Amino acid sequence: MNVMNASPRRKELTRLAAQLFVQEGFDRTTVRMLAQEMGIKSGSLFHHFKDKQEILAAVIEEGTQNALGIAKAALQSCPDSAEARLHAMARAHLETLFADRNAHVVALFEWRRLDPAASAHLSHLRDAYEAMWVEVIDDALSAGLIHGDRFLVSRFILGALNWTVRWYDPNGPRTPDDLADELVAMILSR
Amino acid sequence: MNVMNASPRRKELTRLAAQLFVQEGFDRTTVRMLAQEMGIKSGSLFHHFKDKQEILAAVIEEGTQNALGIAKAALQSCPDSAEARLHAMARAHLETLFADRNAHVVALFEWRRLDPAASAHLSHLRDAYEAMWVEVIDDALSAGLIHGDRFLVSRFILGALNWTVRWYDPNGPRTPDDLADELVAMILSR
DNA sequence: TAAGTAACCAAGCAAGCGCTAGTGTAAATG
DNA sequence: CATTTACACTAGCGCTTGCTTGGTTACTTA
Repeated sequence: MNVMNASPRRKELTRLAAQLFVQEGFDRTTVRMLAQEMGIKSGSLFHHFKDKQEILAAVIEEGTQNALGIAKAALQSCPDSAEARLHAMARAHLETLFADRNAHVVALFEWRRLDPAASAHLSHLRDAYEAMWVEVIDDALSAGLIHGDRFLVSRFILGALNWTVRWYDPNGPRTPDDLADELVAMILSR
Repeated sequence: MNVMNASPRRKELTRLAAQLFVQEGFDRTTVRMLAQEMGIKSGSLFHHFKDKQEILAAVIEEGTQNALGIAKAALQSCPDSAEARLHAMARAHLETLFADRNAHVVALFEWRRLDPAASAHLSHLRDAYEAMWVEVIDDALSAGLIHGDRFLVSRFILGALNWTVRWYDPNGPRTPDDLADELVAMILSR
């Protein structure tokens, strides 16, 4: 049953599940579809995951852990100014959003399908990530880079960033970094 | 079967359906749940709607029509300056978003559940609405109120606005108009 | 008063769902 | 060499799903 393991096999299955969840939505994705995509029979699936819920939780956990890691790394290796940190966070957010697009789309739009236990566990991860944002935005406000209510400003920024998964085309002319720079430029008080 | 009618009864049923679709998600909402909420038996449901798909289409059409109406009215009864029009559109967007919150949440997050025929029909309505936004934003850019790429700017603004349905609490201290004003203030080049 | 129509219901079908039970097998481990 | 572990299989149970059928009731209109 492999409670909480992270074997390479399970990681690969999680990646495939994320793709299907995005294509079809969690509810419409059947265990038979998942199994077929993985090249096994539906019964075998339950050797790797306790139930369908656990697959969803694994997908979301994977994405959120990556987001945390990338954001931390970005803040550590960037100049120590409020403006540089704001830029770094925006870039990191879009970087992970499109590097692990499937997992993040699932996390953003299928979160409510999590059962209460899994939701509680994953909420802590999510809160840790958002706390990093709040800190960076507070610094930007104190430095006079941006103005407004700290709560509203952070919601607007995260909204604009998260919504990009609905329209951004990675094969288009723009890179995620272009988007980040443009957004930051838009909100800076000049 | 009532193809394309809009009897008061059907309107009320559509409103109830929107509520359930938001609470449970379209896929998890069964025709039996819908019927119970409406105070009828599941078989009776199919007297009013051809199938479950048609209920979803009715919900989304209702919301989008309202958005169009409110935006048009707002632009007509507002001073003829680029800044006033930008304000008016942002306010109108949030006004309809929370006046018909259920319908709009369904439109935003369950759109992909529409079958191709319904999706094609409703896309026209949606395009008409977005065209109004593009015009207002172009004017704001020309007037030098905001700067940046017209495509990106409009995506960011709509993203920030649409994302409000994920966190805004109508019982809190802020009105939708407060949000609109704060967002516009944030992006204006001063 | 007869006809028409909108609204509803009880019953149930065919298909599909998540998941379980039990078994086989090859590789790793003592 | 014996045992455990990891992974896969087949078969199907018990239940829910969207939707249909065949009919009744209540109201409106001619």
